[in-house]
Amino acid sequence: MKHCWHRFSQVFFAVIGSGRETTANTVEPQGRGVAADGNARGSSGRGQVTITDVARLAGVSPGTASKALNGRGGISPDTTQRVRQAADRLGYQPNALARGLLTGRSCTVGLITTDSFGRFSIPVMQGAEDALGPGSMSVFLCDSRDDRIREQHYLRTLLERRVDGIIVTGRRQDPREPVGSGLPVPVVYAMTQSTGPADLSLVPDDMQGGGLAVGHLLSTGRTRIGHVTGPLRFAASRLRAHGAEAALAETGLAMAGGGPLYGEWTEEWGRQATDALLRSAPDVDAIFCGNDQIARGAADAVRDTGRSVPDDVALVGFDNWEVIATACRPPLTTVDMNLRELGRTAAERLLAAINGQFAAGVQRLPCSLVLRESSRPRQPSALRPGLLADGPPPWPARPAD
Amino acid sequence: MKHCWHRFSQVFFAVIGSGRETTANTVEPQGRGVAADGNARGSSGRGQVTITDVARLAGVSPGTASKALNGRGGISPDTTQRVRQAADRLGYQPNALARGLLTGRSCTVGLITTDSFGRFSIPVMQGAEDALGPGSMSVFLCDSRDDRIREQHYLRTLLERRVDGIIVTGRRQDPREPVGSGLPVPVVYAMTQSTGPADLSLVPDDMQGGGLAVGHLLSTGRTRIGHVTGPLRFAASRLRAHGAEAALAETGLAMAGGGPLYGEWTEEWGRQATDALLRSAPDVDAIFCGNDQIARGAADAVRDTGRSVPDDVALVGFDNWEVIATACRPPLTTVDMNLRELGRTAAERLLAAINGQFAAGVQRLPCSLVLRESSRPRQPSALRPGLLADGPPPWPARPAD
DNA sequence: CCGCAGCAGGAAAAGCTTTGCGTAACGATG
DNA sequence: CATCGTTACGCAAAGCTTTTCCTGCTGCGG
Repeated sequence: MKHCWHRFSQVFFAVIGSGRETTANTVEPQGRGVAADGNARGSSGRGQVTITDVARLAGVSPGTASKALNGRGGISPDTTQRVRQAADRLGYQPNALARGLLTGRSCTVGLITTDSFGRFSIPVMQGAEDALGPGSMSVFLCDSRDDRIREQHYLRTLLERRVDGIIVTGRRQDPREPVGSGLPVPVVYAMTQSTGPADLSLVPDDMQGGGLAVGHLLSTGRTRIGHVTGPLRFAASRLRAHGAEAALAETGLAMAGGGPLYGEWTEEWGRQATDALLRSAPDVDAIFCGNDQIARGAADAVRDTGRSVPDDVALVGFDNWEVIATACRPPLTTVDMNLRELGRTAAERLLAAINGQFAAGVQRLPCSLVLRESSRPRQPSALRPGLLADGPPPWPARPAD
Repeated sequence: MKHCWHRFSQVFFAVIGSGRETTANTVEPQGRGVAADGNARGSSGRGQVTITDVARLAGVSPGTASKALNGRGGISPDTTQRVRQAADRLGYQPNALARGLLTGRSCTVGLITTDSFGRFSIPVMQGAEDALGPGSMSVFLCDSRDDRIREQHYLRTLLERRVDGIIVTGRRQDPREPVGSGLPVPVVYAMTQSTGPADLSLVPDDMQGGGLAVGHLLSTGRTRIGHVTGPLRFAASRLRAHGAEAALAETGLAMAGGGPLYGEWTEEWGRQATDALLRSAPDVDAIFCGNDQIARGAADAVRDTGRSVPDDVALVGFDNWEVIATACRPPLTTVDMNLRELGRTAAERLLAAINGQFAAGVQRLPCSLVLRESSRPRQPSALRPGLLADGPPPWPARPAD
C-alpha cells in the first residue's frame, strides 16, 4: 500500500517508454484494467510482474510469497490470502524459465516429426498432445522433414531448451536410425521404429490388422478373398498381407488371385488391380485393400464391371481415413490403427520414462475394425454362426435385398 | 534419482532398478565417447555440463568462456580455440532457460490451434514452422479444440513460459473473440479472424479466389456457369459466391441455375446439387464448386448423366486438397488458398511485431489457381482470344479430341 | 516469572548465463 | 626509466524462483 504512488509513476514510465505508442494497437497494459488501483504492472525493469512485486504488495518477503502461492511451508491463512490477492491484482504469472532453471525440469517435451504433419503423424501428435497438454507439460513442435541435418538441428535446440523428453514420430514404419545416442533425456518413437535396441518404439500391429480384416470378411460368409495393397518395399504392406494370409490359412483357404497384389497406395492402382483381379478370378467375393484409397478405387472398379458392393464383392480398407472411407460409395469398412491412442500411449510411456520407468523394444498396438456398408453380409441366412461368435452382430437384421 | 541417467554408474543403477534388465540398454553416456579424458561430464550437481565446467577445462573464467563461445568481447584467438575445444569435448550445450531468463527473450512462440490439426490449420502450422524452426525460434504447440477453457489454460501456460509471441490458427474464418486482451506479447491470427480491432488477422481472400475460378472458366470459353457450395452460414461460402458472381457480372453474365446453391461441404451434396442443376439448366457448361469434395461429387454426378468432364461440363474446385483433387476423375482444377504461405507470412508478421513493428486489421492473402484436367478447354478454336490475354495458355495445344 | 517449544516468516543461496566494468600485463613511446 | 594505451581476461551482478536454514515472537507450562 505504502508503495502505491511510487509504483504508479513507474507504471506510467513503462508504458510510455516501451515505444508502443505507434499504431492503433492501444493495448491496455493489463487485462483486468489499470483502473483498479493504478498499480497493475510490477516495478521490475522488464515490465513482467515478478514474485518480488507480489511480495512487496503483500508486505512479505519473496520466499514467503512463493510458499504461500505454492502452498508449501507454514504460512498463515491470513498471509496466504493476502499474497493470493496481491498476485491476482498484479496478474502475476510465475516465470517458468526461472523455475525450470532451478528445479532442472522444464515440464516440456519435444515432438519431432519426420513427416511434415502428414496424415499419419497428425493423429499421433494429437494423441500425444491429448496426454500432455492438459497437464503441466508443454510440447515443442519440430518438423524435421526427413532431413537428418534438420533433425540434428532440432535435437540440439530441444536439448538446449532442456526438454524432459522427446517423442519422435513419422510416416515410415520401417526402422530408422536412432535420433541420437546417449541422450540425456528419454526418447519414445511412435509410428516409426528405431534400430536402437534400447529404444522404445510404438507401432500399429499391421499383421493383426490384416487378420482382423480378413477374419471379418470370413465371418460374413466370404470365402474367395483377394488382397490389393501398396508397394512390396513397405513393411506395412508385407505385414498386412501376412496377417491376411495367415487368417485365411487358418480356415484352410487360399488368397484369391494367387496372392497379394502389390502396387501403389493410390486409387488408380486400386482400380487397375481390382479390374485385373476380377478378370482373372471372376468369382472373387471380397477384396481386402491395403489402404482406403486403394479400396475406394476398388469400389469404383467393381461398380464399373456391373457388380455391386457389397452384394457381389465386399470391401475392407485400411487406415480409416474418414474423408475417403465415408465418401466411398458405399461407405467403407476399414481397419483403424488407433493412431491417436498410439500417440497418447507414447506420451504416457515418455512420462513414465521421465519418472524413471524405462521400457524398450518394439511394441505393436492393436488395430480395430470400423464397420460400414461396404462389407455388409449378403444374406443373413448365409452367415456361418460359428464365425460370428467372437463379436456382436455387426448390422441390424436386414431383410434380404 | 529422477535424473540419474547422466552418469555412467547411475545409468547402470537406473537400468537395474527400473526393471529394464531385459534389453541391451548399454547407452554410452556421451555420444562422442567417454574415453577422451574420462571426464566427459561436467562436475556440476545435475549432470548437465555448464559453462563453468567448460571454463574450468579451458582454464578460464565462465565469463570469458561465454564471450569466447559467443564471439563477443576481446578474446584472443588462442583462448577462443581452447574454449571451443573444451566445449566440444564436454558436449556443452548452453542452457536456453538461463539465457532466456537473463535476456528476457525465450526465442519461443506459441501456436494455438482451435482446430485439432485439421486440414486447414495443418498447412498453416507447417508454414509457420517453415519460417520459425530453421531460425532460432522454437514453437510451442497447443490444441485448444475450440474450447475457451482449454484456450485460456494454454494461454496461461504460454505466458508462464515467456513466449515471445503467439500465433492463433483455426478452421473458422468467421471472426472470433480475441484470445486475450492486453497481453504482454504480440498475437497474430492466421486462417482465423479476431474481432479485436487492434489485432492482426491473416485470412485467404475467398472473394478473389471465387473470381479467379470463374475468370478461368470464362477464359476457357464457358458461359453458362453454375456454383455449388457449402452452407450459407459460412463466411467462406458467401465470399466465394460473391467473387464468382462479381466476375460473371463483369462479363454481363448471370449465374446458371439462378444463383449459388448452398448446402454442405460434402461429396454427397455435390452429387445432389449437380444433379438438380443439370436438370433445371441442362445447358450448363461449367460448375464452380465451393470445395474439392463438392467438386468431386459433381464430377461423379456429371458422369452419371452421360456427360463428360471437361468436354461437356468443366469443373473447378476450391482448397486444392491434393488427395481429393488428384484422385478425382478427371483430376480437378482447383483454387489453392496458399495456406502454407499464409502460415509463413503470419510467422513473419509475428517476428516483425516482436521487433516492435506492429500492424493491425484483417489482411486477405491472394489465392491461386491449380490447373488440371477438369477444366481443359473443349476446342482450342473456340477460345475467345480476348479472355486469354491475362495469362499464358494453360495447356499445350492439343488436337481436338 | 522464566524457559522452552512451535510456528510464521525472513535471509540467503542455488540454478546458469551474459555483460559491463575493472584490472593486470605488456609493448611502445617520450 | 616512466607513463600511457591497448589487449585479454576476471569479477560480480542481474535475471526470477524455490528451498533450506535460521530467527524472532508468542503462548503455554512449570
